[in-house]
Amino acid sequence: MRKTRQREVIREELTKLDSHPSADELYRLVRKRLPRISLGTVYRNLDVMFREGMIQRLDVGGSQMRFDGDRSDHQHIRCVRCGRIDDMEALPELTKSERDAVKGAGYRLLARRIEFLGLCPACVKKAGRH
Amino acid sequence: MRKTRQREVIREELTKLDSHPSADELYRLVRKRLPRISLGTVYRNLDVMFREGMIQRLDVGGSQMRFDGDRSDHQHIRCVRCGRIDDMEALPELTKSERDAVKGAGYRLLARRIEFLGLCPACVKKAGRH
DNA sequence: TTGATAAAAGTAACCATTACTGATAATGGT
DNA sequence: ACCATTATCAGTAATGGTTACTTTTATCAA
Ligand SMILES: [Mn+2]
Ligand SMILES: [Mn+2]
Ligand SMILES: [Zn+2]
Ligand SMILES: [Zn+2]
Repeated sequence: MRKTRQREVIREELTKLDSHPSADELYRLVRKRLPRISLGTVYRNLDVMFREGMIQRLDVGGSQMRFDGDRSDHQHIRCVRCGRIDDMEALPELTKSERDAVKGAGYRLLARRIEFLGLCPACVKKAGRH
Repeated sequence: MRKTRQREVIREELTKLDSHPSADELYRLVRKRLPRISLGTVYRNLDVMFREGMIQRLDVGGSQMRFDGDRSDHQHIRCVRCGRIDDMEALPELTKSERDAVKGAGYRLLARRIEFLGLCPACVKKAGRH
């Protein structure tokens, strides 16, 4: 994997963020520094960095992928009103009933995806005063 | 909401299945009984039935929506190898650490999506003998 | 320095889904 | 039963995120 300016800037901008941008959001940011970069380059590099384990690709609800420069194992909570995604540190344990259900289905469990859904602080405030 | 033959057959075929078909999979099945039905009709009716709470629409990983005639609240386990989706009865409880993390993020929790990932029995067998 | 080639920009294609456009048919009132 | 209303239909075009292709550029080991 060669070292290119484009990939460098894409990664810098992603890890700088604590939000979880989509490819086009990141594209808009990166273009401020590299105005001639193409959207395809952003997609290609996000893909290759994901495959190399350098970043996370989040397949949350909706049509767009989200990307996360934080490689640690953590969960996310998504605001159903504005789409914002925040980190959550809870590390849920596999309960006995879950293990039994997996075994009952005859599956070999590999992972468990948990996504919390709710209203972010800003949207709670807006919803509060009807 | 009018009663149409198309909607009737779509619902019948969906509830008949214990799998979790995508729109086009269902389209192929329905076409055996209604050869002139269009894919758009399948999409439209799945959407309207979902909005009316008659069926479930599953936004699992991947690009396609899945549909579920079983309206009960239950979880799913997806085979990462062949894409098969099965039901799971486990009803996971919200742990204290999860509640704390939600509160820490300032969110009002509305729901929690859990998806189990693994290898289905058939794929376990195949993977077992390399 | 240079040759091989990974990766770039630009553009077209892909694919699930949604929207649009007349035609058809379900339904409620006469 | 007939009709008027209009939800729904079949067929087709458009949408939007993503991927693939083609030609050019630039990285880097030799
Ligand atoms: Mn994160
Ligand atoms: Mn199910
Ligand atoms: Zn919000
Ligand atoms: Zn499988």
